[in-house]
Amino acid sequence: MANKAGRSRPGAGSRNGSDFEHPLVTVDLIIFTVRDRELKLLLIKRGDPPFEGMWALPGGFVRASESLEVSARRELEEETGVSDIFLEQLFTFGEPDRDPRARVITVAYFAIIASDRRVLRASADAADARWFSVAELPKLAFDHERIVEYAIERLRNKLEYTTVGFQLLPAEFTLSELQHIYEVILGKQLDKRNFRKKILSLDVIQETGRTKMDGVHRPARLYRFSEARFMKLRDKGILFPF
Amino acid sequence: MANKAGRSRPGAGSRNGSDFEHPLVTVDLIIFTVRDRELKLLLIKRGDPPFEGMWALPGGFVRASESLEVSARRELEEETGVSDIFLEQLFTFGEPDRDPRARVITVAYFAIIASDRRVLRASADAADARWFSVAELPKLAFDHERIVEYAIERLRNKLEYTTVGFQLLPAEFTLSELQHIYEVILGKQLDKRNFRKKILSLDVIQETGRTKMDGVHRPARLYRFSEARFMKLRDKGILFPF
DNA sequence: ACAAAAGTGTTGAGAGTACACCCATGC
DNA sequence: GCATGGGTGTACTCTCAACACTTTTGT
Repeated sequence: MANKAGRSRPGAGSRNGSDFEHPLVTVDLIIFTVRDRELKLLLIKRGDPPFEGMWALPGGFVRASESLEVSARRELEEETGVSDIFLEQLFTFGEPDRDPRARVITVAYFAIIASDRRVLRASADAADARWFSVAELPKLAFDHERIVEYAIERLRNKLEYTTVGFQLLPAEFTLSELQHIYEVILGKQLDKRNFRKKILSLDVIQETGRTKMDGVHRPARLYRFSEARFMKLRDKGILFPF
Repeated sequence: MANKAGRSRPGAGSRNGSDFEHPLVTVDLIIFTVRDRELKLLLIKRGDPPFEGMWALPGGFVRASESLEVSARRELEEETGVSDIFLEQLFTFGEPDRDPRARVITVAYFAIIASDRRVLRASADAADARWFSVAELPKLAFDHERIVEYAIERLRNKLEYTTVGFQLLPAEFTLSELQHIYEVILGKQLDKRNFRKKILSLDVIQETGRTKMDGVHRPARLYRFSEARFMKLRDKGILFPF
């Protein structure tokens, strides 16, 4: 009841009885990954009217004992089986009519799953959960299209001033792989020399000494994220993806 | 009930009955202004236990018919009498124990009031609503200190890549006044020549032709915000304060 | 030898930063 | 005439953008 009594002066508005009944509160998840050189997100097929058969964002109710983030992590784990990944609150959507059945306020979170992670555990059978390329999304239930749009915008912005891009890759990766992540999300080509120069100047990755034999061409050096160096940057206020 | 049915597979968790009862949902407001060369925000004194006599952020319940932003604007209007100002969603706080009396999830909004606006309408008598300098805040109720901390951080960030700073000033202002806003919020001194060069190069303000006779020294030129020019920048993706 | 991706430097333009003096006014 | 804040320019550094060829491997 934050701020209730301090503000409950009679006459300040019509606040009698049922006008501020308790709404339902959910968390919805925008779970991004990159596969087949495309930015994808996870959708589930709804089984209930009025959106039966439509695709929607995964999510669920916030339980009485859970913080919002804990609730989001639990849903994430239930959907994908992964839990130790990047997750950030995106925005809270609360138009009164966004769900035709009841007043539902939803706190949207966006998550990022590395491309080598195997997800979609047994509990989510293939029929009702699928990765969709953001370039070819189906019609979505509720106001989920708007939520997705906003999530993609945020992801693009964060890419430029944080290291979220690294979250989409395996622990060891090549610079070309990293560049492809950036190109896929930003939707444009980047200059290879400039990209490498910039990333290396950030001093957040280090060579592993190993290479990736990818087939028929020159093997690429493998790098890994350097936490120690990253912390330095964070203190300087440059990057803060966690 | 967004995402409920799609996710309500039995066995996905213990979701029986009262574990996800409806929480209460409020909006809380961080209302910034600059007065006496200091960044200030509006607090109200609570009249009810368990925080009786403590200062807290203004706010109140979201009504059944209101969107979150409408709700925030209504509270803002009730507190200050102003309505046509910058307002933006900040973050949603939902720790289960943030209010000792009940589960309350609060959507925080931050607002910016120009320094020449007269606020605090009659309904809020001086005894229970006051501006506090962010440098000397009292202990706050609930988790409001954390909320305020986050709001200040966001304000600082936005100052650097948007034109929020202009929102704190009257419609006509001098470059020195604008610079003081930046210095107060960023907490550091800026070089006068560089500041003017940068602001003028953004091409978002224009001279009014008038000057401000401030007393005992050279009169300063008055500028005003140039919406047309601003829109150009917005299209280029540089500034987006609205 | 050739196909395919990896890897590598330089140059020019623009932005940011540091820095010191004259100007217009009221008293 | 002096105190007070208003107003102005230049030089250096650093970052960003444009741009093309050689290297290493598998076949």
